Amino acid sequence: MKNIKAVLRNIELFESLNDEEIDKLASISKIEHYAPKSIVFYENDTLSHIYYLIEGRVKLYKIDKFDNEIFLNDMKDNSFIYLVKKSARNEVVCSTFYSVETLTEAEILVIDIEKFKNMFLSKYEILSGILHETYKLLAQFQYIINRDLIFDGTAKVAYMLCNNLEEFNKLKKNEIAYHLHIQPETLSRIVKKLEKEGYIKMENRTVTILNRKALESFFK
Amino acid sequence: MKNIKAVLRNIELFESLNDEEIDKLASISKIEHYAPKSIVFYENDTLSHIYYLIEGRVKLYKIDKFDNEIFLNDMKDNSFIYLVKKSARNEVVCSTFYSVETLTEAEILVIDIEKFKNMFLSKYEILSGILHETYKLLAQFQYIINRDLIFDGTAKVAYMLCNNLEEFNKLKKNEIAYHLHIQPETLSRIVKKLEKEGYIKMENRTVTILNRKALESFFK
DNA sequence: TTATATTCTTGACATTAGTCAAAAAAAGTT
DNA sequence: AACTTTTTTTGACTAATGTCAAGAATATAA
Repeated sequence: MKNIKAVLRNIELFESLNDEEIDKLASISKIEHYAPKSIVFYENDTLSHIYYLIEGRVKLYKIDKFDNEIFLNDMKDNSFIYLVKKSARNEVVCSTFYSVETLTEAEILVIDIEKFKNMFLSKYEILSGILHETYKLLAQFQYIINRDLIFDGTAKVAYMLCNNLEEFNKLKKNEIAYHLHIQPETLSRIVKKLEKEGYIKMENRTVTILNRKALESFFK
Repeated sequence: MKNIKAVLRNIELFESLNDEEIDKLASISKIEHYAPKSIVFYENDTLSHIYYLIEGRVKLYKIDKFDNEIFLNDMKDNSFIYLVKKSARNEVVCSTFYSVETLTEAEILVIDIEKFKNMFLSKYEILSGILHETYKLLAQFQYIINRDLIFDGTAKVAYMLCNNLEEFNKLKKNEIAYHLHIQPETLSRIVKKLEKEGYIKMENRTVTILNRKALESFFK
């Protein structure tokens, strides 16, 4: 069992806190253990805790109109999975926008939101850190909007090939499809088309880019 | 011509600033005038200024894969159109995610981002206000993701009927379609279907809901 | 090495919503 | 009221991608 204060001292957001403050924070926090593939929370759940992933990996996702998962983000250790909303004025309920499921065994730190707000939200460094985390989430949402509204299937695949070829060659096809929010069948057809038209080459399960410029034109 | 200091004093985000600070802020700000339907900036533009809408109305949008506009948000006077990103560490370039176009004549306050950051970002109240604005944007993006990835056409229309019937009956059909990011033809067909199946009733261009529960089940 | 399980590909087909053009309806103007 | 313009609806068609089922390829285990 990890020492909770040691864990807290290790979190960047809390590095400005002194010993006494860490003690107070520890008193409103606890560590939870999760098995692989277990649900941490579902979208629309009302959360009364901050969630911080100490160890392990989780995925963030939503459910779309076809009941498929929309992949939002994988997170590895040392990430905030759910952080406080500094409730502007009257906003009371904090319901999440996404579901979180563990991919591996995971240790998660949970902190009581209300008490955290009262104790620490008046500190500049904490607020600044929260803003920083909020920007990360914002960037993620922007990525989703780009991926699913701006890009069509071919653009999604071309984008991944150009920007993440290594990952493309490493992951299973159905994992890639999941990340791009398309079906494996669609991915297979797009890859086939790109190969036939001479943009890429497949050699024993490994893709090489033949014409990067042309490939980029699918999404630029 | 509006007095710039009076304008600044009127902005909630700056209410914590004293006279001297307002003077400093005024020295890095200016007021710009826009005709209706003029572009304030395009998505992916690199912006070196904060934009605040003093008077008028603007729309925020992106362009989707069919070259249609994705409606993000209408804004009326006294709103930040583009606010500083507190660049975490090394992040240098601030490129926007959306385009902004005026709907009416507009007066817009612009503030030099770099100087603003240096002068005011260390103040708690300013940071807090920025966080608040960032949450608003986040909520807007969440709405887009729901609207376009979670809802199908029928769900979009049902949602608007249930939550904004007044607006539905007031706006032109092609304006509604624009807000829902569907084509007017599609809207027309969905409304016809909902009427035929007994969810709603149309009487001289005005919709009445006949079965709210059933209508809600399209998006719940 | 053979058997079994898993992953990937292919074909056939369905569904949703977009496009275009024309007709119909409504609103605005003289 | 008659004419013009704008908005809305309808029909025919298209495109993208999803679904399902079966077969092929690959990986894993005995």
